[in-house]
Amino acid sequence: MSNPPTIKEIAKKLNISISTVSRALHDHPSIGLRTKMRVQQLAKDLNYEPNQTAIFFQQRKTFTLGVILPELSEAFFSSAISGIEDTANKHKYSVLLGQSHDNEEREKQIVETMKNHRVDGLIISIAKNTVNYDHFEMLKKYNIPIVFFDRIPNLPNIHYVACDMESGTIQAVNFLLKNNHRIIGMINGPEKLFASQQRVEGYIKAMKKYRLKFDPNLMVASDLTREGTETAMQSLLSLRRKPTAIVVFNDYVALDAVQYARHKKLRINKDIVFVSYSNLPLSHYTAFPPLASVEQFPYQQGQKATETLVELLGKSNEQPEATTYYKVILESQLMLNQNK
Amino acid sequence: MSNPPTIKEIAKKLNISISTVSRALHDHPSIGLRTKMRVQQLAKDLNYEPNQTAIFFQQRKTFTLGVILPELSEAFFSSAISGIEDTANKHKYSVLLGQSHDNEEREKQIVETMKNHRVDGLIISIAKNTVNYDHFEMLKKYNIPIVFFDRIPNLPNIHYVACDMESGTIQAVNFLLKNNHRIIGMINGPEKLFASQQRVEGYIKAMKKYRLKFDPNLMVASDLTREGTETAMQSLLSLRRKPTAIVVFNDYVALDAVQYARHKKLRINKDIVFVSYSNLPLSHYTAFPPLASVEQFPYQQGQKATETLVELLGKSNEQPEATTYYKVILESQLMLNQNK
DNA sequence: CTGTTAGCGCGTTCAA
DNA sequence: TTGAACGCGCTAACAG
Repeated sequence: MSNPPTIKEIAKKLNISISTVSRALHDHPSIGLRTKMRVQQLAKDLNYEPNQTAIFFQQRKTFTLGVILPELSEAFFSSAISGIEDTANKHKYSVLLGQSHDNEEREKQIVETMKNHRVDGLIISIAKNTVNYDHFEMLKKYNIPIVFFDRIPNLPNIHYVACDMESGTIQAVNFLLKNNHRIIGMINGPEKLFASQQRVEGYIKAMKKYRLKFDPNLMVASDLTREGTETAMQSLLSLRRKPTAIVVFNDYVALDAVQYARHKKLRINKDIVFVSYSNLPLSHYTAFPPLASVEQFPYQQGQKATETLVELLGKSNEQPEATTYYKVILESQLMLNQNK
Repeated sequence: MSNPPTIKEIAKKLNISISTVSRALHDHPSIGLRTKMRVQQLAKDLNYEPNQTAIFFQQRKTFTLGVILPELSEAFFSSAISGIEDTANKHKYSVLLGQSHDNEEREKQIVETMKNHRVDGLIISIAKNTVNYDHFEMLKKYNIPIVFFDRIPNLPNIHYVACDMESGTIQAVNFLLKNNHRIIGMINGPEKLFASQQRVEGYIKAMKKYRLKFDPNLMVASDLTREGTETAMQSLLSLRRKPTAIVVFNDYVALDAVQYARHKKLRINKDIVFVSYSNLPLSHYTAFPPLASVEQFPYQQGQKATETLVELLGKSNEQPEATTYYKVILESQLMLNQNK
């Protein structure tokens, strides 16, 4: 008998019914103390463990959260997954993991897998070029809630957790203005991303407050690849009103931008200054880090997203239809990168 | 009817039996073409998806791999998990994730959870101070295979994937010797770790080849915390035969060691030189990186571990008892960190 | 207090 | 070519 023991076996050995065993194991109130003891003792002796797959099946609940991220090896997301796992664990949930590699097709396929695994809910940071959201909509029919974070789709009724990039951007631009920069460029990310739009907003607002005119030429986009960033840099540096400072979409992009600038014989922090958004916790160890970085608190975002999802899952039992959508906004914060 | 459709429903609507539907859906050979078509059509219309939890339960197989790592946010492990996820996905497996935070108790608890989830197999890099291996042994009874990687327990019959740190250490010490260093210190990790022992071996062998006597004072251990590393540095720097070069357990520890040295007014790369082991892919962006680093290929280790596990799972169906244990050794490799 | 029964969704005999 | 029946392990409603 190499198979794990079942309540059925216990019942047989004790000559009692299966359901009695089940109750005894669950400390059901209406059960004889003596039988309860006998059952629990034998269970321990046999090293009995309930078969979760049976329970999952029967309860229609798996206590598993699906998590889909673009790249696990990126510092931002690995911090996030760390926060997610910790929080899930705290609430007795497990984490089923998938990475989309920023590929819409793969993302779709993973959502499918997760659905088939009957995860109780999903936490997703979408692939950067996902344009079709059908695979998310579909989950509503199955009553599988989603909490998006950081990279959020442009959909009306969703739950999400995000950092307010507008405020961070305002802080960043203000910082540069106070340091007497007047021509400030921006290398933004894909337009589709809400976070990109927020950066634009922040940029414009900060400039307006200083009564500086908005020069659209100073605003370029990168697809986040090295090549895209180089093209963006090229376009900024070829302007007649050349920027003396550039706000860059994130630290990875900034590293590429810095490299390009150095390649073009520009002296970092003298000829040109960079400010960035921190997807990279180690940027303060870097040789030529951006002067400052807008911190986005990935661990906390992961935490919050998970807490939100867990709360949602708790509620879904009570109310048949939850109509309120969670929008959790964390404040981003400009941090100076003093190179010690 | 908000519940997902089942074969039972399909059967009823088509006035045929459940088993016919099941067969039709599986392209069973002995099934009428017409019925098959009708079933598959209706299944598509209803958006039918098999309930995996039912199948898992029934098949006693979940197509899920459990992965337990110390810290998801550490670059080394986040690369590894990336390789694991990619490979698992390729083989149609899902990944259930847990992080031990280098805490034995938590590791134990996660193993328990994974077992209850009936994962088909486990991939583990153990917590740095795990000394009791009962929770691993226990899994053998349940026929859940484990493949360890990088951080391997000191147990006789196990599957594992690791980098050969001895060869890397020899390369590192040789490198220093060739650069005319003669007093070479080493800050090692916890003695329990196999990887620590290998470093010692490599160090001794390399020194021997140069006919240099082995000074045990030059070999100290850190528990990998900042404080532990500082104590280790202090002890090395207080020696009368002060080292001109130090081989450090990994890049994180090296960062702390460098910082300590700078604090003591030592000029990095002049008064003292560091060589390290690369747990940190970004070390080449660092202001004062170790001169060189032994690369351990975390992504590849993750890949290999997963492939090994998947192969194991395939075999377990054929042979009742697999008696051979996989020991996959990847070569580590010294990489120069030229700071551009 | 305890036993009997049904059912969760699916695959798989065994019969027809 | 198809259907009926069973079992996977467990919970829960219903009877005593």
